[in-house]
Amino acid sequence: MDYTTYFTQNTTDKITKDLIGRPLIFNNGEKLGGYIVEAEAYMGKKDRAAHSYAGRRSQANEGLYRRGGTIYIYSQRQYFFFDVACQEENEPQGVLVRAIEPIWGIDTMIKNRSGKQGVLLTNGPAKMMQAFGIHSRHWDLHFLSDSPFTIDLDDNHKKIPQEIIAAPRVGINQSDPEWAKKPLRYYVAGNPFVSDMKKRDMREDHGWKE
DNA sequence: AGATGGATGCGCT
DNA sequence: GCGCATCCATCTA
Repeated sequence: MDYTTYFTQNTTDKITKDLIGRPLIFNNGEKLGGYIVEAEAYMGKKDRAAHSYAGRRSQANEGLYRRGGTIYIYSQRQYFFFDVACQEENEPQGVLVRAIEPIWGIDTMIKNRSGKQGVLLTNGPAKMMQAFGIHSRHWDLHFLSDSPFTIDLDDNHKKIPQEIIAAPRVGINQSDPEWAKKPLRYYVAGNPFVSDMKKRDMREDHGWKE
């Protein structure tokens, strides 16, 4: 399936859930990446927690307004976040990829993270971008297929979780409890690379089937 | 192992 | 000035 179809033919929360277990690759000379284990949906103008809430639009969040499959890289403090716009142009919804289980180019990612390894390598949205060596918004507004980023949509390459948990999103404004509580964060139950996963909740098999 | 709070830069009001 | 879609060192166990 092509990116446009994939990122427009379903509701954003369902797309987010479906991304769990798919490979995310950043290949800018060397293949880096792993399986998506955690992601959050942002539901657009009506979503109090979304950058596009109430139709807010500026150079900083323009990516959300582009067609589904467009990369939206947002910076906050010294950190960078990787999102993909969902739905048609001017319907500013998107997915935030929060964590991957590292598989490809692990040695390079450890170097990019100044020696940090194990779960600390990629168990958070800004950590993942550091692992890829990304320290700018350079790829913001690029379409996925015109960038070094690949999200593998081949079902044969997708890892299947034993269980996907839906929970409230992390670190968002609580002033609207209705939206703050919505279970729009999806993650692989028991996977050690999910942000803030408790040691006692981790599973030996990382929560994958087989 | 788990919880806490300071560091930190930039877009927006 | 303010308010963050965070990270990590440090503190109590």
